[in-house]
Amino acid sequence: MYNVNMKAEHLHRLIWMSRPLMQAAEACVEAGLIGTNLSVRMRAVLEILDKYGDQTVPELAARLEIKRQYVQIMCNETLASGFIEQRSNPRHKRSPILALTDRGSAVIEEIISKEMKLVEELGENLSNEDVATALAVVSAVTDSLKKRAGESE
Amino acid sequence: MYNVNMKAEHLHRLIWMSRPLMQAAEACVEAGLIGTNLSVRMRAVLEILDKYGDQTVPELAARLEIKRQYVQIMCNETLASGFIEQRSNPRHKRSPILALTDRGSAVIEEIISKEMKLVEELGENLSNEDVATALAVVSAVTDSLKKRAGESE
DNA sequence: GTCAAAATGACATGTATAATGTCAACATGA
DNA sequence: TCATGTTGACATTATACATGTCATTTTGAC
Repeated sequence: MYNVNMKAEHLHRLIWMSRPLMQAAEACVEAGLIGTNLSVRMRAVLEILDKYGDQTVPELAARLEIKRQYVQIMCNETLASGFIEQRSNPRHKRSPILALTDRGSAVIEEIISKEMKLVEELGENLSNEDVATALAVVSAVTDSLKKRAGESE
Repeated sequence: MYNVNMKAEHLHRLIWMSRPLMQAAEACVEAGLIGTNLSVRMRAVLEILDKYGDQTVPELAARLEIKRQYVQIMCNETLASGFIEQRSNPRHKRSPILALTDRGSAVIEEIISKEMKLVEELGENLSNEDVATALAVVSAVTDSLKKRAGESE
């Protein structure tokens, strides 16, 4: 039927827009980081710490959905740059809690607010409902795809 | 203002859904390739050839927006597996035209049709208009982001 | 037709992001 | 205390590209 194929085609295009969208978004983030001495992955560490509070490397890894061994590297880098620091962990002596330093806190909050302003500007030509609809559709599609991919492993 | 922030927040979430969406989509493609002796990048070569017809490596590279040197590798792999073959190019003796073999043609068309069926299933719970809206929003956001990132380079 | 410039394939090397594997130190709980 | 789990550190591998260079061949301007 005409409408069915049209819908599938739109959906197909929507799914494969995800890559250009991601690349464009990442390029913007990267551009916003120039002059801060931050890398994209250091920014990711700071963002989680700012959003969810102080935590250990394994906790960060779980939230980022990246293997802890790699997150460890990201965090060591960030530690070396002085944006975060280690605090002793009462719950585990070998796993210090990572916390933002004043400098790290200031840097990440400035970056996030700059990014948020950019997002607001992006939304200027879009209606509230359309954005909400888009988010709902993309979320639903992502969930379905995740379920599919999960089944066959 | 309430609505403004809400919209920005939704938009922010929408933008950063792109990564999970992409990963889920790629995982599905990969899962669908099991048993075909095809890799994801070989599939990409076959798809372009099937969609846009026989062409040379540099033409493929332009369409994939990947550097020709890497596309060359992808194509050589695909050639070695017998899914495509070289035909002499009347326009350029050193640049053979790549064409699907019967086997390659059969394989890619089966895969594409399987994938399309999956997309149609994904769309079952979504309305025509919502999908169209989502595509329009995502396209608009991607374009804006691309423009931003482009400016600062 | 000649000759410089562009296109092409082949190859080598570099980079970013991440997964995987392993080990030893330490912590925890039965 | 002893088995088991957690953590950090380190090494290796994989993927997906980009970049650079070279020789050949083709093309286009004259």
